[in-house]
Amino acid sequence: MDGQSTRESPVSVRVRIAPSPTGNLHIGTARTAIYNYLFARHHGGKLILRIEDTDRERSEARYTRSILEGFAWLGVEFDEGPVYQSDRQSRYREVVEQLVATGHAYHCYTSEAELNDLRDHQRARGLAPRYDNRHRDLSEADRARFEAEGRTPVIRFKIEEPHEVQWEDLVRGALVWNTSDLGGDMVIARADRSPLYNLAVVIDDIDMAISHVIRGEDHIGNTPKQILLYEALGAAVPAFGHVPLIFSPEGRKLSKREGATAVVDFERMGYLAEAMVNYLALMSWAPAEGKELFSLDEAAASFDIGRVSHSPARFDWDKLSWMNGQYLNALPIDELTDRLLPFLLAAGYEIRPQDREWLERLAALAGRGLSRLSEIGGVSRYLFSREVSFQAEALAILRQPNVSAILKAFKSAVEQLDGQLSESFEAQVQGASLVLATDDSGVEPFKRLFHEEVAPRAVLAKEAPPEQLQILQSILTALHQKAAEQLPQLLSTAAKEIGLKKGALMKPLRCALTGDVHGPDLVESMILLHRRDRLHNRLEVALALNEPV
RNA sequence: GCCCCCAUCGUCUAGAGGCCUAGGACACCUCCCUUUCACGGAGGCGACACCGGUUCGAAUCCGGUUGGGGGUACCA
Repeated sequence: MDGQSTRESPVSVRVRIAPSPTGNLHIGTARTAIYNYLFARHHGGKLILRIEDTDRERSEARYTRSILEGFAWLGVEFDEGPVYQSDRQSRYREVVEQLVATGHAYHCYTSEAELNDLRDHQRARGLAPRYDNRHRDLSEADRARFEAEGRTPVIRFKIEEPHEVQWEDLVRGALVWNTSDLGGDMVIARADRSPLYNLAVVIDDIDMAISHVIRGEDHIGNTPKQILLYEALGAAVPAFGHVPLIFSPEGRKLSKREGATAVVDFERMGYLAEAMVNYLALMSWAPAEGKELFSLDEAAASFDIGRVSHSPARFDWDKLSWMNGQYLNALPIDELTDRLLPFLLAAGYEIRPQDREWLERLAALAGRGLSRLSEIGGVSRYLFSREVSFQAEALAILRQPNVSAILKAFKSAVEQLDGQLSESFEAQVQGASLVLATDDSGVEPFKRLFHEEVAPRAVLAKEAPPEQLQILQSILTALHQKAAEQLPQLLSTAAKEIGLKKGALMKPLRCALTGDVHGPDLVESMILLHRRDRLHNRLEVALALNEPV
């Protein structure tokens, strides 16, 4: 309960996160890392990354990379490391020899078959499976005999029992473990002298001067074994804190079967790192102030490991999405645009460098109110696609008899506007004596520039003086602005012409222009569509739909 | 089987004996805002697993039951 107050010691805080590279960075590992990070920052200590790659069968370099990238994306920074266990083999061997020399460990020749046999018998009698320490006090003669048989020994660490091991857990309070429940003398090194997990961890934590071991609840049972090892090695025992696990929405252990469990999966799905770390931290911990939305820095200021929950939290997609939406909406437009860009590209949309301003408008229009970045592809499809795909509901509306007049009125208003813009463009080009390129495509410069959004440079002749580019650009900007101002007016103009209220035009126009009855703001959508020359064509298509068959 | 951990609305949690008629957030429902959707705003629904102690008084302390989870390796 009072883990924080009783544990404040003058030693400098050094914590670590020690993933094994047998898969992509798991969100459970990420969450533990976040708590370590917050703890370190709160106490002005250091966070160290250690890669536990002693299991050579399952460890892969690409996973190490993925873990590093995952942490970098989340914003969990390390002060030291990564330290690789695979680089420390000789050190482990040295300690194994030391443990044998000091009588804390011994050679065990028991074969796998003998062990299985032993455990089968124990299980049959309803006993806990355990090693019976049969080779703890082997005579030289016995050893020689086993060696002659060709047996290669593992190293076992002596566990005295009965005896109570206790520690004040940083999150759970006082915990006691009887050594009789530890399964007998434990193997600390394989026949080839490579260390097993519990030994390697302890040696590393001692050598790295780790002061607080904060890890998942699944390690509670390892703690007494490790404390015994610390004592045998004459090292100071660090403080331990066991944080709860993350469960799937169904309340089971979060496994790969549940779908997304790796940090990269969430990145691909369009969650923001800020939202991810916030949500992960909040799953089993809440600041005393009760605040729910916070950055890692803010959390570090008030983090208290004693306030970490004792029970596992279920992963809640709804809450994550809500939180992601909160962060998404708080993003400045240019940053939102940057983050949306990869997802727009992933959706297969053509994006050119000169589209930046248009994209920022798109981000402001359709990027707000999303809960995931990846949704942008779907909600903005109508702005990119050449053809609109009509929803049944939209189709039904477009087939109503009165919409023809609406579409026609709006179409002619747009045509009028285009005429004005074009004229204005011609006049300004002449006025500024711009030297335009000879038109090989047959498309007039205004249209290429305004509707096709080609780079202004492409419209100017090669021999045009360089300052003309700027002039052309400012002409273009002014035209864009004028169009953006005029388009909303067009709605009223068209409405007046056919004697309807402006609101009555909205739904049919939305259906014609977007193919859907719902969607982002229609007026702004019109501006974006107009720039890409999608207005005319869509109105014509919709009109054709309205014709009686 | 054995050992250990855990237990407040559907979910995440606040709560460290009277402040609790149990607070907040997500989700859900209603209404408002609005050309639609979303956002936003205002409400609503909704929990102390059970049983027994301790106490003047228990969501809070103790014991048991039940339920969930973890561990039980020459994996980490």
